[in-house]
Amino acid sequence: MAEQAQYEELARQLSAVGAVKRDLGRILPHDCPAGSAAVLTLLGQYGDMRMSRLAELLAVDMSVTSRHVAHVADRGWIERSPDPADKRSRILHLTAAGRARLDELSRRTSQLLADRLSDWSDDEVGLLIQLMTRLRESFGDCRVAPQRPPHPYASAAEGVTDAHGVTELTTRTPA
Amino acid sequence: MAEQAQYEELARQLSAVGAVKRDLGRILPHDCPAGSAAVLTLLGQYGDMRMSRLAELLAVDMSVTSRHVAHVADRGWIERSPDPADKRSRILHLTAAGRARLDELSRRTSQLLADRLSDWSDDEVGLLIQLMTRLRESFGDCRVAPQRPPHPYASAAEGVTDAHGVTELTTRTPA
DNA sequence: TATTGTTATACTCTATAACTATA
DNA sequence: TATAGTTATAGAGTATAACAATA
Repeated sequence: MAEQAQYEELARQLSAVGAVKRDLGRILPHDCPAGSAAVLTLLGQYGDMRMSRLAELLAVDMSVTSRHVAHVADRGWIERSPDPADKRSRILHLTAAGRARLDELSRRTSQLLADRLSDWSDDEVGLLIQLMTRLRESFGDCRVAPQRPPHPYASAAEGVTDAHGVTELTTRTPA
Repeated sequence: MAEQAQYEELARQLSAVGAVKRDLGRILPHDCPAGSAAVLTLLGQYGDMRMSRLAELLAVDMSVTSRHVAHVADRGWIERSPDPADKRSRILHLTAAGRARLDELSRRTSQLLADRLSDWSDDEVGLLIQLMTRLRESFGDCRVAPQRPPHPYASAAEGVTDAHGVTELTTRTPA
């Protein structure tokens, strides 16, 4: 349990980290804004998934996800296939072009971070990653929730856990 | 020097921390969005300053700063006095109402963080703050640059260091 | 001429609400 | 009825460019 002053300081740091994010955003290709990059990154990391799952991973409303997905689909970076198990759903997966785009993004981002963080040790970077992961976990972010063995497009959901191994969370943003 | 995979993971964490920031944003009063809160917080932390200095601290373009400042000034939370040393400049300072607003913001934010981070130790929170501070420093954020003893509204600037003890940086966003 | 600050404009991201198609 | 996804609309944040006032 930390002190009040520490919480205020942490809030300031969270506000200020936006400047770092904007720096990273400035090196993105003009046709691939941050929202598109996030979609490609998550599909590359977790593999094919439905819209609702992606919305959970992005931690934004489904309507926002739909827009981002439409953008990358329009550019041929992903495909939206019908889900045979549920005709309302669509399965998203990276195309070869999308994979190439993602590789390019990763290259640019890593290069910038390698430049800016040249005096950081491997352990220091790892520690920051670990603490940020735990921070998101403490805020209930599903991206860091325990993952069950992947069963993509599994047959039936049981109880409160859906077919993709993720405890059901709303994809509509809380008021 | 860290590995490529670590940089990619750090980039993902930076992208994902937006969800935490949005959670914090949801508890702000309706008439005090995040931009206004940042202005109040920085004025509370650093004291009176000019627009250009605030733009540096916010790490956003001066035009953005101008809008945020106008918002909080319209609500009487800050005052903009003419700078006797430079008639182009304006000195910003918190009013009593602004101080009260800031106290309210701090209270709400700390309360949410205390709730979410109830199982974090003081040292863990401190470590995260420390690493995030260094991250911003590595990206050249002036907020974490060494501060010289405060000489508000000092007479003359010398060399490339301005009257407020901060090495001159552009307040126009880099292309 | 250069700098401080303001304003107009445009773009991205996000949320709410209404809608459809399906379950 | 409830859920998956789309679209329209609105609001916040930011950047660029043009501008006025002053240095």
